[in-house]
Amino acid sequence: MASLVRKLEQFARLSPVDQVLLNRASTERVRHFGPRVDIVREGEKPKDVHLILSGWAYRYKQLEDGRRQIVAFFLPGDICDVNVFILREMDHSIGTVTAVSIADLSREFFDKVAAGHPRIVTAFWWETLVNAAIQREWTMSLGQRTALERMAHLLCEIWLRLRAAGLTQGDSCDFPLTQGDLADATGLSKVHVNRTLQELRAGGLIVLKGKTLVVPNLERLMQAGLFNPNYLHMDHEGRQLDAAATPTDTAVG
Amino acid sequence: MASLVRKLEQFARLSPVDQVLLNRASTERVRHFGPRVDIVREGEKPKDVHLILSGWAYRYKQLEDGRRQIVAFFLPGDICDVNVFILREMDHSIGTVTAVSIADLSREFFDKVAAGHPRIVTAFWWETLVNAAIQREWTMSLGQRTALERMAHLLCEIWLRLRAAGLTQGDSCDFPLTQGDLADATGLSKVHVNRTLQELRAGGLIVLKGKTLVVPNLERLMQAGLFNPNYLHMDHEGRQLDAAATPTDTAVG
DNA sequence: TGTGCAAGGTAACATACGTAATTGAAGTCG
DNA sequence: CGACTTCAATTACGTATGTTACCTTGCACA
Repeated sequence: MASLVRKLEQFARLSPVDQVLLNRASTERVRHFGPRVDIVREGEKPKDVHLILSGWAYRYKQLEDGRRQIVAFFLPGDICDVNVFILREMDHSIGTVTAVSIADLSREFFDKVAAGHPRIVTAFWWETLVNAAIQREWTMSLGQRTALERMAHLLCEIWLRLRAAGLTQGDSCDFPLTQGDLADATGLSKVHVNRTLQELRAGGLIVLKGKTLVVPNLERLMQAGLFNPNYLHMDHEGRQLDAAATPTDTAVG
Repeated sequence: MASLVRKLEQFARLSPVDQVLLNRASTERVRHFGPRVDIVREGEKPKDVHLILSGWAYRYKQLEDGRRQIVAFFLPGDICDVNVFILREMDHSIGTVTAVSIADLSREFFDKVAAGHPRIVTAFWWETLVNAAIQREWTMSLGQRTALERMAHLLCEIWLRLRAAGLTQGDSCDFPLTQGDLADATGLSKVHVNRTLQELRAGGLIVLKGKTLVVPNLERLMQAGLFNPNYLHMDHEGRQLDAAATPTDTAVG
């Protein structure tokens, strides 16, 4: 609940009025989807902006011959594309991993924000800039990192984003992605994803079983992925990157 | 001259007042750089937003061991990052290819735009969304396209962007990138870039010599790169993609 | 008008990763 | 409770691309 406010507050101090507006927008016009369905399809006219309330989804592009690339993951609190409706048609699709609830944010909502809520405007720019930075980092990964580095890097990113959203429990978290999903996201084959995960397991860097991921030592996983968290720009308004990792979190034994 | 107005007008109708403001902003505070130097370095505090007035530049990221990925090219009229100054530090660097002139756009300029120039605000969002789409397409290329497809795709993208900026002459254009640059942008080795270019030449898809690129048949190059121009979102406000390619253009014999 | 250095080009060889195929385990549904 | 289906795991083998090394071309500048 109130995941949008929670997220944007990481960056900007919002007034009570701002918060009311955001909470209202994220509870009106809610829709629910099952796992493994498309929410948006390439070629469609964008109408609303989608806010993920719960569940995992991804953005993907597909070539005519079927090759498919996941270009981003959406976690609870994420906004799919601020202001997309100014474009004529979608250049990609959005599909769910798990069951997903979304709130549709209308053009009128954004107009209202633009007219009278500068703090929210800034927060939306922050969200947009961070998403752009994430996309650049994926370009970096696919272009320069080895399979092992790439996988470790992706897991670090997801881990930190989940943690910031309050969705980790101690050193573990829900992890609904299949090896096929990871393959489409990293540009590797499924077989090589499997090999790579085995290698990470053998190195004690992850425990991944069923739909649960455990990261016993984030520091080591980050080293393996040549992971520098600067691009997530979580260090704002005096907050530290580790602010979300309170020592009160403990692993469920 | 007036490259910013020219570019933004592709998307939004700007009022005379808007145009004056933009033209003033892009002629005050101009700086000049030589070829192959850094304009911005990772880790720095972002201060101004940079508008490329002339010359080519790129955005790149580098790993500690020296591996380097170009994640975007900047051509005249491009804005490096609208509103970056809300972030605490740069997560990437920007370097020049050729000699480059830039205009620095201040925070105050953006505040003024936000307060009273909604058309410009929309145009900036468009610029931002298109850049995000380009970055996604690069992710797609690096993850799914073969070396040949990747190279052809990149050349198509640059070609269309140059054409939209009025920087093509008939079927040829200036092309100052080295094979090393192309390697860093496509995630290939220099040797393989060379092989790939040879293959494109052999197929009659490009003529690339000295610092000039000729594309005798854009349609074929697009097919080779599995290039779908939708992601550039050039088809706006009734304009067609081909609007910039007037039949008055003829190759310099 | 030569001299030096960056860029382009080529060849021989190495390897990280892809492909195809099979099997078993784990959920899910009638 | 059995029949499907999906996902994970593993093997054997193939290849697109990387690496190293060296030579050539072009051009900036003394």
